Amino acid sequence: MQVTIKDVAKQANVAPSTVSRVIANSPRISQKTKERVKQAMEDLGYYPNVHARSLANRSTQAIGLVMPSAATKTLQNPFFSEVIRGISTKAHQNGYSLYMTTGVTEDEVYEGVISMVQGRRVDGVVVLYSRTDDPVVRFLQESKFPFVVVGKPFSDSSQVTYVDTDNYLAGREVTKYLHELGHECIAFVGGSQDLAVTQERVGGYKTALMEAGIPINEDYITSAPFMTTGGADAVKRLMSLEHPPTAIVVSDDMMALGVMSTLNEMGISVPDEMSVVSFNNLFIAEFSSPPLTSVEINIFGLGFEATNCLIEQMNEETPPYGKRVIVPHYLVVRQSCGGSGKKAK
Amino acid sequence: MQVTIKDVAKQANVAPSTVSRVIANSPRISQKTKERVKQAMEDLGYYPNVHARSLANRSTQAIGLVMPSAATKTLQNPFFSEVIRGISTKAHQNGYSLYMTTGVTEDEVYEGVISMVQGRRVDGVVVLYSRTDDPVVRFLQESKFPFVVVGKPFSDSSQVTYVDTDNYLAGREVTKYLHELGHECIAFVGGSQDLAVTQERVGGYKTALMEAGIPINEDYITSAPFMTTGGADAVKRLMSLEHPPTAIVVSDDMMALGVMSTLNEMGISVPDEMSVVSFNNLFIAEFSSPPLTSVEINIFGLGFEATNCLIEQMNEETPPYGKRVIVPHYLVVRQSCGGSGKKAK
DNA sequence: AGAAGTGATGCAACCGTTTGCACTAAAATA
DNA sequence: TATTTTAGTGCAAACGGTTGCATCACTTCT
Repeated sequence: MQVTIKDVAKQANVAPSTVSRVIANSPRISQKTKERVKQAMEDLGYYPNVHARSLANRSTQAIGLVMPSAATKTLQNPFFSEVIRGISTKAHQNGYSLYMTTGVTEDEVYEGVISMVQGRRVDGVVVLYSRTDDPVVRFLQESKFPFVVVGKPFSDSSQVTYVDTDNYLAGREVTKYLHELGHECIAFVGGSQDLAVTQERVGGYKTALMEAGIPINEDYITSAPFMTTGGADAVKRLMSLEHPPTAIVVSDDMMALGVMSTLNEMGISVPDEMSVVSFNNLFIAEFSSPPLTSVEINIFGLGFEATNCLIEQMNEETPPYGKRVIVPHYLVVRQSCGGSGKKAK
Repeated sequence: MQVTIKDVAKQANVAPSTVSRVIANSPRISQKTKERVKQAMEDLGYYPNVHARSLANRSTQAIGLVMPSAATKTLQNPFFSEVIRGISTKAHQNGYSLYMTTGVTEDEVYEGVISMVQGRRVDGVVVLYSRTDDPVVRFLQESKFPFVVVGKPFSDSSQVTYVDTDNYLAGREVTKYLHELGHECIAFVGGSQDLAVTQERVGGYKTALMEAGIPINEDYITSAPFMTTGGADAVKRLMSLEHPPTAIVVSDDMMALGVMSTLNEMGISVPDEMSVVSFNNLFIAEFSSPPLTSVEINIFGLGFEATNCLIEQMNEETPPYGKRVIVPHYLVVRQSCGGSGKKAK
């Protein structure tokens, strides 16, 4: 059977409570005893039973991760590996470990979160997506459980702690960048409309156009769930317009790959005949042909900061306040954007 | 405070033990009582405390995931999202949840696994990489803890349960495929040498060459840790040979992207001047330019099957036996392989 | 010398479940 | 009718820790 605290106590000739205090490094135990107990732990290969500890403590040293439902193939986006890497780095630094529930449907995910929270399996939760009026977020809020959202939560964002990129600004900047290269006919290809990120980026895009005095052409704005067609439909539709665009802002690198692949099929050369700029700067951006100009949003940092906020929140007994962290971004210029689009005018 | 089993018991006018038996759906409780207790649970919003349960039970309903250390950027490979999706699907189906430890260094990972296992935090472990003489695997083996490896564990593979692709066969098949297209000068670009998968694939590659009566040219066989240069070095070296190859077998789609990008920079056209075939068939394979011919290895299935084996193993009290599951693969032909390399002869 | 203070440790209750066993009342048997 | 079964519940002891409080052996002060 397992080595328990009692075995250690016996071995070191002390009471179990003393061993417990040694583990907690209580100042009330003399140095000598500490040494002796530690030696005993070593000798017996003792590891504390986490469940017993959590039970007595009312604290698990674990953070829950809520992923989007596995049904949407969103999960395949390397974005997630990278946020998780950020989360796990910070978590590990502070002695927390990670706990995941997943589910195929949204209901399953929701149930998973509930039993994770109510079952006291975790001390706090990181929500890895942000959707309009999400039941998970609502539940967490109502039960006053510590949680942080990566990305901007839609409803009541003032009450929710979240870390995000300034997607509005980023959208505006890339559009401005294209305009400065000489483009006037700039299209936007985004992901699912009910994701906050899409709406923000498209918002920035529109603002930049307005600032440049370019009228907004709704035909230029498309959105499609990725992974089904990879944006192929969007591209085909854009190119069949009377005045096809000369540049495209794509909401995600993965999607940009699909877009470029479709353009390639159609015999349209990037960057000569079409400029493409996108977001996230996944490592594939560097290795695509041509390498993608993309906005580095520091996904790792997003996860890291989120966890940081969460840990802060868990350690305060004040009710969760709506903190907001914006992680800086910058444009990484590669070779997917062409000089001037003027000729297309 | 939390709603406990005692509260439910009081509400339903029964003893806590009865409630517990209702949860476990014991046949010893009358239908009437069950109804009443269930109603009480509902009314109070009761969720069992997982830690108390695990403590009494000696079973957590959780599976541990061991990832490669975060230091190696391996994690960024979408491979992992996909295995995890497979694992979590199967796990969820059987009421298990997932638990992750990670660490930056290998030692941290090792420590994480130990405290996960010794601390009884999980019932079993899935190891998501396979390396020569890995301390984690050795530890799990020695402590007779249920575990499964995704990929072929190196040492003592007869004693270890694992699920894998037949990488040897796959390597042989793709090489044969290239040869049948007319290529004679076929190079191999692999990942880190101490990964089993690299060795197997290169083994198959060599066999196929021998079968075709083509002498093995060691200059054609290169390996480089990905992510540093993305295989750029390897390509440059190959192309500077006296007789550069006309086709390349690349050990991974990610790397193939890097290879193609470098070729593109060098002005070498794929598939016209160089054929590229790779493994894993990640979804980016479809969206690269040109779309990659790649071996579909069913990564999801790998994770799913691994979890299946693990759950089997956990439910038997027989000591873990070395079961071996091979998940079938097949070649997905796209547009990265050119007709005949004969002209290069 | 006796009182008060101090530092180190032990005792025992508690955290929320599970489960072997004892118990009761009703049904079946002799 | 007395006795054995049987079905349905409850009691209480684990599971392996934590922690408030009591205890005890010394110092230190008056």
